[in-house]
Amino acid sequence: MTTERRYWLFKSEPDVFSIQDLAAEKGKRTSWEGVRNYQVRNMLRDDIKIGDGVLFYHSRVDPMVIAGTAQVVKDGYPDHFALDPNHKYFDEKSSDDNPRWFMVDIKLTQIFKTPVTREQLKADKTTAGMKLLAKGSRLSITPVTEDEWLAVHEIAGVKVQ
DNA sequence: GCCAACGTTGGC
DNA sequence: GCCAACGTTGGC
Repeated sequence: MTTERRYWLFKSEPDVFSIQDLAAEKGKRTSWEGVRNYQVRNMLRDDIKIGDGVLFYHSRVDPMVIAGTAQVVKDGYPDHFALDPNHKYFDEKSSDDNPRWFMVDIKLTQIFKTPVTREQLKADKTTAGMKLLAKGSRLSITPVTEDEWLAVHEIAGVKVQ
């Protein structure tokens, strides 16, 4: 079986969880819980695999940037926060037998010394086509092509890891 | 803070 | 199964 490495962009509001927060986590890794959108759920459950590359994007902040990269360290598994009645991510329609929501674990790869701004992404021929920039795109996770992945690193002035 | 673009919900 | 009302997301 051949496994092709894929690439994704994960959005996070830095007020809620920033790449610096990820760096401060034990082992610099975290679970990515709380996704409550079916399209994104399907990606988490079916498509996002160990070893995949993650662009860590800071949304709803000025400036909006790709702050660094991470990698997937655990494939999709049920989001158990949906089962806890006292948790803000609780969903009464999810159950042990039939989990409705999924999450993956990611681990920090690198924090860009110079984060790549949304403006830079728009200005670059390759990254201008990213799903992130598409009008009306609200998905908190979007697929990224290998070319886009490489271009982001080039703009950031760092080596791919 | 505004609001366009979505996604979800629920009455019919 | 339609669709109006409502809720959420996230760039601006």
